[in-house]
Amino acid sequence: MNEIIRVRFAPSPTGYLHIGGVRTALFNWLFARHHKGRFILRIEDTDISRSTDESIKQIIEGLTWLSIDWDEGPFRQTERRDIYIQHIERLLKEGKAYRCYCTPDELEQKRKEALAKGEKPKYDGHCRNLDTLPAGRPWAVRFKTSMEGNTIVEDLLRGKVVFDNKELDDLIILRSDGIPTYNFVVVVDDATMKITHVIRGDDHLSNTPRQVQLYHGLGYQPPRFLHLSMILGSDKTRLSKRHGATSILSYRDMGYLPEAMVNYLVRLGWSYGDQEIFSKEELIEKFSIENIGKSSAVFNPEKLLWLNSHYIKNGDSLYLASHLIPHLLKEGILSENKDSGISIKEIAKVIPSLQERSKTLIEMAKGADFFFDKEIQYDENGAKRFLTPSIIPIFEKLIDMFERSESFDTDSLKRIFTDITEKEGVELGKIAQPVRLALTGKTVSPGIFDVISLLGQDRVIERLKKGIRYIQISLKRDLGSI
RNA sequence: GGCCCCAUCGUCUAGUGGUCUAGGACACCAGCCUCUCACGUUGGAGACACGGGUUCGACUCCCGUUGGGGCUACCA
Repeated sequence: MNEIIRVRFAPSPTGYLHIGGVRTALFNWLFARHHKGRFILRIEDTDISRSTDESIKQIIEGLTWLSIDWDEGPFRQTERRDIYIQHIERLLKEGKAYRCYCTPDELEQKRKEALAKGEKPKYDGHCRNLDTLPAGRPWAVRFKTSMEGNTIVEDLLRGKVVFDNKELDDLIILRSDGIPTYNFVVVVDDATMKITHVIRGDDHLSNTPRQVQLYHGLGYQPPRFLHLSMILGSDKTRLSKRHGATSILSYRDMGYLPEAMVNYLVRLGWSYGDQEIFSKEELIEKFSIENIGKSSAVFNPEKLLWLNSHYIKNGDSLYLASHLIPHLLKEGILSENKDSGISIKEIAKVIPSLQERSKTLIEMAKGADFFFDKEIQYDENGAKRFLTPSIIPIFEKLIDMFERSESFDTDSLKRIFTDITEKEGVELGKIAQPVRLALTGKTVSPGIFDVISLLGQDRVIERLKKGIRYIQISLKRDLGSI
């Protein structure tokens, strides 16, 4: 094969960009990159009433977030109207299409009747051979479909799929408002954009015979088709809002890393032996149509979460910090104006302590709050349990040792703690939990030596002293209330 | 309803007629590790939808049933 492979992703901007669409985009993109072909982005906005600019913005933002880049486009079908009209006029002139004067109401009426009689609702060809054209009535254009014989769709995944042309009818290619319809524009676009492989969702398979007939009517060679099975929700129905977040950007906002999303999505319908983790470079190298599965897949958020935690665990600190910042801001842990002095390097420094205990960036942001907060709030139950008078001597001893300690690395901190536990004859846990509470306000945090070391001498001593004051104050209050 | 597609653990999947007492991953359960939470680690439970063929032999091939999905618009 030395032809240049050209594929496209052609979403309609009628809602958010969802998981299924992204998977289709990803497969097209990988196919193009693997074969050093071209990946084209085309916005299918012929449904003017439902298409929105906001949706187009989201599509672009979503693909960009995932680093799925395109070589041509984004093209918008509404900007290509002249091309479609030329094609329609040609079909009209060649007698391969005709004007249809039936109104939507009449059609709806006929459909209902057919359904009531238990028949297949098909256009009856009323206007196909009109002798006199009614004047002054609005008209649409229909394609003269061949209703004899079969149309065979050669699908790269499923092999030959045979459709009986009796099932087809004359489809509308130009609406009465002058806007061409999807099944027509998709053919004209794919043909004129020289698309070699149409990789799209399974939901388009049934429309493919109509499109194949259009290719032939227009005198174009059809591309090769590959219909991907759909992604379903946990109840095996079509993925929708009912299944929680389906917009790709909402996963970004929930603290997912783009590489986790890509890795998760690619394994929905594609596999490479037993391998689960793939870098983008590896995917481009290894992706092939042979390893695409035929059955539909159920979207499983747990596995996505696992992959996310994997990429968080293994990510570079600075890289993670750059993705973490928006969440620190959103969670109110950092504020744009107040904390502008904090550098990304400072943020990156605390990340290793959080990597293996964060499944999402939001978790990581929340777990990092005590590094940045000036005043920490004590967890109520934790304080009750661990900030008790008996710990005061230990805190005092620690403060003393910290003040005298020259180095503050985890090794010397460990020595200080071992020293105390041995002298006092207590387990580390008895000391670590109260210290953790005093330093982080929480009962759960990174390793205590990491916390101390990261916080630094001054803040540690200050927070321990604050802990002691807190114990003394609540002691007085308790005595007072007796 | 008609037409089309699909069918291996709960989920994603490996498997292309014998190597399958069916492999991996997520989730789940138990043990170990341990300063909390995690990570890690060891082990466990868990599937070829059903019925007919074809074949010396079917998870693998064919047919049917069942189940799921899609299409059936002047939506895409």
